Amino acid sequence: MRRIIIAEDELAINKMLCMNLGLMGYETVAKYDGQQVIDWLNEGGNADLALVDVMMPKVDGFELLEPLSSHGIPIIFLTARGDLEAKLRGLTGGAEDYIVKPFEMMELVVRMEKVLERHGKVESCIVLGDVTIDTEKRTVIRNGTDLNLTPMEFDLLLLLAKKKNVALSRDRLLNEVWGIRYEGGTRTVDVHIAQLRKKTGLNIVSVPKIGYRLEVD
Amino acid sequence: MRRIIIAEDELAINKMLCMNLGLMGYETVAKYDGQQVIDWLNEGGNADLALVDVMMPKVDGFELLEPLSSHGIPIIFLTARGDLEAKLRGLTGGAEDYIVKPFEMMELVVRMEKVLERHGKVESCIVLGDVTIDTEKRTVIRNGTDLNLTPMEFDLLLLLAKKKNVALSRDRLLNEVWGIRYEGGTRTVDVHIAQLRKKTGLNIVSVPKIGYRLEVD
DNA sequence: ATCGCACATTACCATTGCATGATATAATCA
DNA sequence: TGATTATATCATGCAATGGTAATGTGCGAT
Repeated sequence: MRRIIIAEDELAINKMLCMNLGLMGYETVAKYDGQQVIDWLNEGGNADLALVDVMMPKVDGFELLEPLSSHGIPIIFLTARGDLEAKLRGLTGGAEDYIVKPFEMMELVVRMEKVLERHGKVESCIVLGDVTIDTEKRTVIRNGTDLNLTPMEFDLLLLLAKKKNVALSRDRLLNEVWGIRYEGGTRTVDVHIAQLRKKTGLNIVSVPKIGYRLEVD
Repeated sequence: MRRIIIAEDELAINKMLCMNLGLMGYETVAKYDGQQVIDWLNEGGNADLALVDVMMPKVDGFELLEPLSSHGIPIIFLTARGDLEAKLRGLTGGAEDYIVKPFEMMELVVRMEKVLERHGKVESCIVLGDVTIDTEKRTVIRNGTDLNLTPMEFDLLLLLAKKKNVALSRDRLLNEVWGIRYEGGTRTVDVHIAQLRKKTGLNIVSVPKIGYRLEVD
């Protein structure tokens, strides 16, 4: 889950942002002036992205450019309509983007996703105890060594991991991993599950008459 | 000097853009509808950035997303005020940015510079261990000597390098480097990968059933 | 025309992945 | 408990896959 810090002094807008982003699966941290952001950074606060109002009491948005950037947190500025100077100063100063108030929520989200993507903050690893699945590299690591899963094994594990602690029927597994309607017996799944158990040591529990479930935590 | 292609059917705006950008040291190519852009691409036209009006006769701006992207040309859309749908569709479809008409020239330039910077059209070296890729000179150096990669080898390595440590499928490679559809029977990619391995000594790992991954660090 | 180069395609081989069959073990229920 | 079914494990052969060398093709320069 991505954490977003919101620096905005207008209570209504701040609340609105928190609520909407919360609903969309982001974790939000609300701050109401620049000083609060600085303090929060000094206390070890961290985030994947900052939404920063330019006009704020005490410490304004521009003064957050440097501290946020040095913590590796990309910034999207919220500016008033027509404030060209603010846009220019923000963009040349290192902000990733800006958006003009009032803005559409959907547009903000699209821009946020773009920025997060650029900064490689999109989650590409699934961690299951001492086993880590890297979905980008398509590798599975345990104790620092590559488990060398075969393509089927990898896809199968990935599906189980995405739906961890949920029982998945053999048919479902066959459909999603093997793709099309698969005529062969469902025993094929069993064999691959056995391989996964041996290679990963994960607790893949069999659910009688149904299929399998990857048990974690 | 960076070349900008301008796709805009309103003659006045097109001229204004060409003139202003020309004064600021960009080389400009003016086109007045989407079809002209397609033709120009097919004739081998190239640019560092495209400014594209969404609303154009014959072929509209959205239809230029794919052809321009596959040529590695980033896009900034010019949209009418308040056309949210256009903004969203453009951004999610791969455009780098958009700007709302009427816009300030200075703001446009700042955004253009950001996009150019992101795309490494300014700074131009990618370092992978003892191998250095110079994207401007289109050369690859190891131990001070030029490896003399062929154009295709260079493009392939560049893509792998931009997405290092990410598994790239064969069809993706074919699409982005060759610009063609994967027909399933071709092993062209494999041959070029073999050449790259031999010439560069880089750790290009094969990801079974998927494609390849350039492993670095 | 000839040569050289970039690139595509093909063929061959070693290797690996995987479906299947046989058999063993565990679970379930009369 | 024994009968029956479901699951686990092992073993095997075929097919798919990727590496690589050889061959074919188009093109521009000499």
